[in-house]
Amino acid sequence: MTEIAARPADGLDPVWKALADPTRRAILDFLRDCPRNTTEIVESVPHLSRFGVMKHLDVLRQAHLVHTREAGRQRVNSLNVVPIRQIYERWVGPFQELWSGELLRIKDEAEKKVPGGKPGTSRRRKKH
Amino acid sequence: MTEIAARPADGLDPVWKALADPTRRAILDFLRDCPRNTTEIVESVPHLSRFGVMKHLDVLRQAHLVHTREAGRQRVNSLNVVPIRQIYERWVGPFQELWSGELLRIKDEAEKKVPGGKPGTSRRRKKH
DNA sequence: AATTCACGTTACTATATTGTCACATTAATT
DNA sequence: AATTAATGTGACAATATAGTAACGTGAATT
Repeated sequence: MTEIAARPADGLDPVWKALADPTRRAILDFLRDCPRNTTEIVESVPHLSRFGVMKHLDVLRQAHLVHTREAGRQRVNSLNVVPIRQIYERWVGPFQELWSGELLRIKDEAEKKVPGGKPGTSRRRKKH
Repeated sequence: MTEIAARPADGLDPVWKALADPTRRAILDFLRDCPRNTTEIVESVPHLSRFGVMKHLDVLRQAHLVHTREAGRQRVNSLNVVPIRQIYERWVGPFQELWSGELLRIKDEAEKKVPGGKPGTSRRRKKH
């Protein structure tokens, strides 16, 4: 059997974790417009306490999705698209070929070829 | 101030949550190859107990990332790419224009225009 | 020097997630 | 009918996550 194993060797796990929360995605959407200082971000999420937003910001920073630069007594937070790009290239991309072009048609056909059961009858498999 | 608000109105929140775990992403990768019955999936994750894998499978099913069809005494689990496609279209896509083509150049320039500070000096803003 | 404002943190609580063991169910096989 | 194999579940424990209130820090301003 092909083993999956525990491979967070990807390096992108903190990014996925960061993107899992809707508030954090909203913050990234917010920063997509232009860089913002911390207070602006905090006030843009009025349903959460200051510290709540700060912790979300920390998660985003640790995933390198947000870069923070000091500017006097303020901090300017800006979006970093690189991790999003990596997720797209390493993960979404390979799946994309399943819904674009010919491959999707082929796969649909292959799945219909396994009607009632007997797994291993007419499906391609890893050698093993 | 532009308010972000709590908007899981997206409908894709379970999908993001499901994708946040590396084991679940590995299972999806595994299913990208071809459909598998439950035991095959369980055995492909040898570092987890049966029930552990089952629960991951449940999460994937609830996010509609995996579809399960009965086949006698077995269940055939197959990948559904639609939610991944939606995430790409609704979220990754809009960010993609930040790293592809001209828009990236423009944004880089805009960020360099704010050298030492004074946020709000030369940056485009929401009206407020 | 005192005040103000932007920013961050310590301490704590509640809930969700991730995982295990042992058991139940149901279809195919002998 | 009894057995085996594939699948699913009830009860529980450990850890991670998400949140609040109140307090500390340090640069700008008066």
